Amino acid sequence: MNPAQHPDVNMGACDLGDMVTPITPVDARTLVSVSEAVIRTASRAERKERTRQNLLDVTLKLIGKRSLASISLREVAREAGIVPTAFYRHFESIDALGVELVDESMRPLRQMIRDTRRGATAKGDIIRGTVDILGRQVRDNPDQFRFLSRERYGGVTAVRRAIATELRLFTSELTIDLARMTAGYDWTSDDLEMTADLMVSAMLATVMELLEIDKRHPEDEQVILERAERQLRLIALGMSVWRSAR
Amino acid sequence: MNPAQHPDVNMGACDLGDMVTPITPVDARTLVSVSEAVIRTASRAERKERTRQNLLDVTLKLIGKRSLASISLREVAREAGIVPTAFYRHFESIDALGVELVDESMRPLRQMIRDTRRGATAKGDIIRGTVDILGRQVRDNPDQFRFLSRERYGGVTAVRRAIATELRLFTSELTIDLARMTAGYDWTSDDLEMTADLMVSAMLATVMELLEIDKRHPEDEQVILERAERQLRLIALGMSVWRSAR
DNA sequence: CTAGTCAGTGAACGAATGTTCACTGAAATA
DNA sequence: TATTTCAGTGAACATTCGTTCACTGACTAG
Repeated sequence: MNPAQHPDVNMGACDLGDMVTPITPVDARTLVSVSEAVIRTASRAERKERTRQNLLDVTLKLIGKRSLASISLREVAREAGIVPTAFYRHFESIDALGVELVDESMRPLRQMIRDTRRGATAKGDIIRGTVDILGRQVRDNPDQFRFLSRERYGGVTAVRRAIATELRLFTSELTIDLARMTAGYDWTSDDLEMTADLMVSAMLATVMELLEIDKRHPEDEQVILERAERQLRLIALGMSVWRSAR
Repeated sequence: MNPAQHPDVNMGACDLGDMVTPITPVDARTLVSVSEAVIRTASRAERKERTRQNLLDVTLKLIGKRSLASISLREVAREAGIVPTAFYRHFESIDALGVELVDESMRPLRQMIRDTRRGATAKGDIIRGTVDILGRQVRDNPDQFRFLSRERYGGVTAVRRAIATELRLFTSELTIDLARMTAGYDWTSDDLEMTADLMVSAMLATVMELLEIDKRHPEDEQVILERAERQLRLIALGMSVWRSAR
C-alpha cells in the first residue's frame, strides 16, 4: 500500500555475535554466551546452512500474512538479518526459494502418513485416528500448511507445479493404503485412486478451514474436525456398497 | 523479476475514439465507426460504467497469470487505457477492486445452481447433469474460476473473506437441495450441511484440476470430469446407507 | 604459516510503485 | 445560456525494488 516503511537496517534475527567482534581475549573466554559459543565453534558450512535455514524460516513466517509473489527479496533478507546481495549466495530468486520451501512444508504431511499407518496397525478407529493426527499436525505446523494451501493455486508457476507433484505423491500413498484395505473386494486401481483423491480433497479443505479459524473462537476446531470425521465416514460407507464396473 | 519492462504508454484496450478528437465535422459525420458512435452517444454515467467494467475485466485477465497481491494499480490502469490517477475515480485500491471482482466471479457459480435445478426437475441423471454443467461453466468462464480458486486462500484478507462468505452461501443453497432430496429419511440439518460441504469440496477440487489442464492435452478434461462423476456417485452411495445419529 | 575460498558487505544503478495535486474539457444542471 | 460537476490528464514526489560490482575478512586447505 504505502511505499514508505522500512529503512534498510540490519536488525532482528541476526546473532549478537556480530556485535562483539572487537572484544578482548579475556572477555571472550569469560563472558561468552552459549549461543555465541555455538556460533564461534560453527564451521563455515554450518554457518551457511544456518543462514539458509533462517531465510527459509523467515519466508515461511512472511507467507503467513501475504503471498509469495508479493514478498520481496529485500524484505526476506532484511528479516533474516543479512544484506540483500547475500541472499544470492543461497538462492537465485524468491521463486527458487519457494520451490525449496515446498519440500520443507511437505514434511508434516509425510509425517501424517507415517503416524496414521502406525495408528492403523495398532488398533481401533482408523478414521478417528486420522482426523486426530490431521488436527495435531495442522496445529503444530500452521505456517507450513498455510504455505501449501496459499501457494497451491497461487501466482508462482514453479511453486504450484512442485506442490502439485508432491500432492500427487501423497494421494498415491493413500491409494496404496486403500488397496490394502479393500483387498479381495475387486476394486479397480482407477476407483481406488478416485477415492483417495476425494479423501485428500476433503482433508485439504479441512486443513484450510482449520487455518482460517479466528483465534478468539478456538472451539471451532472441534466442530471442523468432527465434521471432517463424518465426511470420511460417509465416504467409507459409500465404499462398503461400491462395486467397481470392470 | 526484472524491474524494467513497461514504458508508461496508453495503448491496448482503449477505444480508437480517443485518437480522432481533432476531426472535421464532415469526417465525423461520414467516417465515424459504430463503436465510436456508441461512445459519442453514451452519457457520462454510461462511459464511467464502461471504464469501470473495463478495469474489472482487465484485472481478471491479469490474474490469469499472477496473483492479485502482485498486480499493480499502474499495470491495471495501463492495460485499461487510462492514467493511474483515474483509477481512483472507480476504486480506492486494488484490494477494493478485488472484493468487487468476487461478486462478478460468483455469477457463473450461481448460474450453475440454477441450471442444475432446472435439469433436476426435468429428467434423468442428476449427477451426470451436474458434472456436465460444471465442465461447461469452467470452460466458458475460466478467468472467473481461476480468480476464485487463486484468491480463495490468497494473500488479500478482504478478498479471502468475501469469497468465503459467498461460498458459504453456495453451500447452503446445495444444502437446501439435499434436504429436498432426502425428505422423509430423517437427516439432521447438520449432516446435510456436512454432506453439501463435502460435495462442494470435491467440486472445487475438480474445478482447480480443470483449470490446471495443459492445453496440449484437452482429453484430460474428460478424465477429470469422469472422476468427479464417480466421486459424487460414491458420496450418493454413502448417503443411501447413512443414518443420522439423533 | 600462507594462499585461496567464499559468506556477507555496502554503495550505486535504473526502473517501477502508490499517491498528491492542480488542471482540462465535455457533459449535466440550472 | 451560464454554471457546475467530474472522469480523465500529466507532472512530480518519495519510496521500494532487483541486480551489478568491487570489497573484506574469517575460515579452510595446502
